[in-house]
Amino acid sequence: MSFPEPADLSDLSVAPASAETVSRKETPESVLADLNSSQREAAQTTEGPVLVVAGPGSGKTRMLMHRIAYLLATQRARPWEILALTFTNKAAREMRSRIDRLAGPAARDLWMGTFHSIFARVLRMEGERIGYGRDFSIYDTDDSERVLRQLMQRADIDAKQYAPRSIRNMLSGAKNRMKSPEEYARSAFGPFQQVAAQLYGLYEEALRTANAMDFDDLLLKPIALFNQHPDALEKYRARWKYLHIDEYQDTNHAQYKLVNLLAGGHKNICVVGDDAQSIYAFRGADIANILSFRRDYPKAVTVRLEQNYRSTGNILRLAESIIGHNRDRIEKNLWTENGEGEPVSLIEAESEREEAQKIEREIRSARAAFGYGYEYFAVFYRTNAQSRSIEDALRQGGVPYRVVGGLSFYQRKEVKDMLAYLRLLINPGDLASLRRVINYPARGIGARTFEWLAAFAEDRQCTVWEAIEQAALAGLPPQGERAVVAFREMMRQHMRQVEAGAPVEDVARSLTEATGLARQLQQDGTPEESLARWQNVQELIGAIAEYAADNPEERTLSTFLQEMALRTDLDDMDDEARVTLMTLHASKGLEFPVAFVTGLEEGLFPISMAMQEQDAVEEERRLFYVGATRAAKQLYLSWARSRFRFGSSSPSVRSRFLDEIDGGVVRAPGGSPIAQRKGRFQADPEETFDIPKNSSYDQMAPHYYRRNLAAPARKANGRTVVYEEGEGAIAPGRCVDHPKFGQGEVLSVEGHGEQMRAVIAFQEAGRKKIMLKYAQLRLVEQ
DNA sequence: AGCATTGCACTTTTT
DNA sequence: GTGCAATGCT
Repeated sequence: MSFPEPADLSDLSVAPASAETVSRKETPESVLADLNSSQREAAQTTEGPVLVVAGPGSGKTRMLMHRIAYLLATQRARPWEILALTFTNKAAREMRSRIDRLAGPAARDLWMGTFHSIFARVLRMEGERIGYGRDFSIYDTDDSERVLRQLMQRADIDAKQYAPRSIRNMLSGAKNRMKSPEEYARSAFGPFQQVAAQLYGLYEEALRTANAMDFDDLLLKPIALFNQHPDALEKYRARWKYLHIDEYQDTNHAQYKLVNLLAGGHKNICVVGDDAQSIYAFRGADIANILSFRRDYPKAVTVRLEQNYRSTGNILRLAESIIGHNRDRIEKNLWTENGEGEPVSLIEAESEREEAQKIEREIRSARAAFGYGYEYFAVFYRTNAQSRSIEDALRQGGVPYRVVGGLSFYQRKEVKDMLAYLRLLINPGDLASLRRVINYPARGIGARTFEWLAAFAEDRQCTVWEAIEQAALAGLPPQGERAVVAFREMMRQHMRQVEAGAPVEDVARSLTEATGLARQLQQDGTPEESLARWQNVQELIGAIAEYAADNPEERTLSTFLQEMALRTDLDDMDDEARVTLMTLHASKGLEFPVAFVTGLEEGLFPISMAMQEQDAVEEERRLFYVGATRAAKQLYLSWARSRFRFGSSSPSVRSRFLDEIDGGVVRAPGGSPIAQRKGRFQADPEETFDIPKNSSYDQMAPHYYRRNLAAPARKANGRTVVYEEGEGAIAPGRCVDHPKFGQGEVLSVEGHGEQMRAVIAFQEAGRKKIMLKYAQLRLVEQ
């Protein structure tokens, strides 16, 4: 993706619209010609706030493109006066291709992209005003976790007890809510939050010294910039006279703030969204942003896009029956002129393997029957781990596929290593990257040597790289010093090359040799693995070369690295004839003729963590809604009676969602109507379940409890499977049998539900602390 | 310091 | 099953 940067924004904002801005072929009328009346209204209301409430498949992205085109064609706006914020890079690219045709070369000044990439770009230009170097590193989740892990080690916090991943999520939440470390510390409740509070300040400090920003910073720092420097805000307000925000229901608080700051003056803001498709609350998205838009902008014009162009009547009816179970929503009347189409199919399977095989067979037969290409099919799942069984079945059936997400290209170890080296070249203060590569491949700078350098840096209040530059003063043992000096010289040499303006791909290629990465990769793992890794590194270098060719301006490397950090492999989706596999979250905004929504089982979809809270279940339901509405012609739902999870297979219960949906449009295999049990999971437990009063069930996590009740305790060799029997069954004094450790006596029990652990003294294996969720304990009858 | 081996915790979704 | 972190050996 290329982001040419006009040298001086203030000049551009007063530049007159020039003749070549708008292509002669497009007139305001021709732009509006292929829109329906609602879409046209939204596109033509160019002044003042506009709220577009759009159902799935209503052509909202199309409407947005036309709106921008209309602004240009009527000469109301010049390209640089328009800002379009999208949810994915892919959406931005699709819009851009249309605008490019319309505005020609001038379209390069029209800023269009995700919040993160747009504001990374703003920070590149303005970050120095708030103390960030232009070549700042962008830390992804993985980098942030590493930083936290380091901090925890130094602060003597047990990373096992307080998972860095959860801490990171908590801090991210705090940052999104714009809570300072001090404020957070004041309101921290319970040990987990206190640990997070303790780390918050240190984490922020670590990132700042490293001249690094995490994903949240990319939104927060611009807010800080605008608050501290009103002239900067004025400059951007004056420049962007028309704001467009897609998927507004998924904006978080920081994004909301940014939008309001920028729209504050002219209020020419058009937001588009569907509250029913809000699925990112877990990362701070606040559905209230869209629900209260009219309160924020009382003069807002509301337009509803309710006609669905994508799906058949049956699919739409199913979708409405899903979302109808949610309380909090804006009522919409979706309709379509498309025919009823085929009924929705339900696939029931014994195991996840069989589920996958049935999907594979459906794909092959639909392909043969209707002449669909493989690219017509998509398989959605709730968790990335589910892709494996589907992949296996497709591979066996010879069906080509692609997996979107999961471990993407830029997250592979060898790619991240290479990126870390490159980041260091332009941002030597980047401690996380330095740590990552200083001794990989091994070059004799071990933990002790690193500690030495870190202590020296601490002492001198400088970065570790600066300590390395003065290695001779640090008093290192000669061996360590030699290694550090060699590393320093190697890096310096490449830094000089970058500064001298050498082609970045050449620098990168030279780095693979000089660092020993090439050699290391060639000897690691099996020949195939090592070849694949080496090819990934080559592919990265190829990407750099390509980027450099497209973007001949200065600072190519730093811009490339920043953009890479924000890239997802959804952006790289091609149109090759392959079946697409992805999570339901990743499917948002996409469309396929045939879609499979798989794993409709309690605890998986809805996911167990969500089952405890009504709000979370509603979000799961919206996720189901999003998945179902991706399908244009044919929708399949599937579930398996048993599923292999956490290293063992366990029985599963079909999802409540299957009981909620409109059974009239769904057909089981063979064409029979599906069996449903309405109200199976409703709140009043006495009706549906037989629960002993005052039992330990009262305190159980709902997921656990439902699973237990729905799948009655299994008997295995005449003995009860403890986890499934429930919390009360395992108590101090009881004897249990563990598949690996053999028999033992329970000494103590702690935690509840999923978190429940027990200390057990095994006869042979000794004393162990075991998580009941994973251990398949059985009670020994005495 | 660097390697191999074992053990252990762990799977929600992501810009 | 997987991936990483601690452990122990060279």
